Amino acid sequence: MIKNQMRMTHQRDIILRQLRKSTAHPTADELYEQIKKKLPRISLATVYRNLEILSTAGLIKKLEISGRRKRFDGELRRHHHVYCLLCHRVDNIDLGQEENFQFLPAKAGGYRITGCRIEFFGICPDCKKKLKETKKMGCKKCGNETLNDQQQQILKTLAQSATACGSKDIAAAVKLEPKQISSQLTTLKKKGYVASPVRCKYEITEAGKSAIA
Amino acid sequence: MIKNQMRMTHQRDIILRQLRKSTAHPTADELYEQIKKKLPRISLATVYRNLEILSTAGLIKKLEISGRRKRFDGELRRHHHVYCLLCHRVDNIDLGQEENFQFLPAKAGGYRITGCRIEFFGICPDCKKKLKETKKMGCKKCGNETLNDQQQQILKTLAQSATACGSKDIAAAVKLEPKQISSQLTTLKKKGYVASPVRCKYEITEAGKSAIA
DNA sequence: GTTGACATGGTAATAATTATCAAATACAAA
DNA sequence: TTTGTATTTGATAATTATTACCATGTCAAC
Repeated sequence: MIKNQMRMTHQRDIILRQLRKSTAHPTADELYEQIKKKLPRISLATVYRNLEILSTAGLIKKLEISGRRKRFDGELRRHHHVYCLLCHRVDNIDLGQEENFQFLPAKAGGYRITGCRIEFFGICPDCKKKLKETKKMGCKKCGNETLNDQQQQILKTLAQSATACGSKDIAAAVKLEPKQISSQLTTLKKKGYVASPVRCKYEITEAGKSAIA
Repeated sequence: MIKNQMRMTHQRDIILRQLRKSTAHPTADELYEQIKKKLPRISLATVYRNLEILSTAGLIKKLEISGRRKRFDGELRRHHHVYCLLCHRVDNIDLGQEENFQFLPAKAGGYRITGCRIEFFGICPDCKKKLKETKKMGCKKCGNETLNDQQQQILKTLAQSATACGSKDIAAAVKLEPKQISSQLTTLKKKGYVASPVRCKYEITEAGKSAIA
């Protein structure tokens, strides 16, 4: 809508193009990782700043989707989203015949309503597949002792490290959300497979080594 | 649903009761402020921890509402929300005849859908009123130079302070969101009414003093 | 009474985002 | 084309919201 007083710098242009290219609704950080390939010297702050400016200017949309991270969308036409409860990806969704249905509340409690968001959540195809595989693998008797993919990856990473690792170090090697890593580390610690010699630092135990042997 | 292995401690009980008492969908921090009046020694960590445990146990609901802060709800029956874009409050909303309408997408893109959330947004009654008052006050000619309520409050606070203040100091005196305070400080700085001698510290200028005189 | 699992308070750590500032850049006017 | 200046950038510090950690406390079962 309003493009006043906004210079179209090279960085800003690349960010806009990259966002329009896919329907993946990336976070600022994800977009930064993609754009670094083309502009290795770009700063994360520049990505954040421009996403804010572009959305204020109405050239992109800021999504207020489940989860604590902001996501952005290059598609301006009205549409809605599905959110995967397991891997946190966000996809577009087709509402079919309801698409043009103007949804309005009976009583708005005095609010001036300016918009409405319909958001579905569930489990995406990839995570469905992974769940199935996990079920296949786990035997019924020792199910609780079986390590999942993520846990095995983390243990293998720790096994290769000479010193105790922070969750950031592990995140660099294992492509997972930091939060998931922490949660898995806690589980592994309870099972006795990793130890935490210092706060927020983790290392593999002998039991852990034998678990991935 | 599952209350296994959860002790109903005094703190936990108070948190649950306090949450069930209102329909204000408080954040952990807001709830902490309320509960401190009854249990002055309670820790913020305890509030966070118990909200997590209570929602896992199914005794309360964690809301994934617009905004970066988690909100909690003591009402377990299915209902939807309105979110004020200006003051960020969240209220319940009545969907009327659509209440029992099971909303399902035509194509779920392979997702297994487990739920759907309908969220309205707009401007709450209080903010509508404030907007009206602001419009009344501002004269058309000098509109840009008029300071709004928030800005005046902030300037008065700074005028009373002997040293440069951080936004936290101001937040303690002026009951506003820290984000709004920073934003207003930036505006005030641009207008020359406040100066920033050190990063993140602000003090009133001579121009600022005359503006509130 | 002792034991052990769960809880608490206080605080450090973390993740995501925003603010700050010197240096670089875009762009309009000369 | 040059120049002046407001905007923008990259680097980094700060901030906010939340979670992790740990020593200490509580309570129920043996």
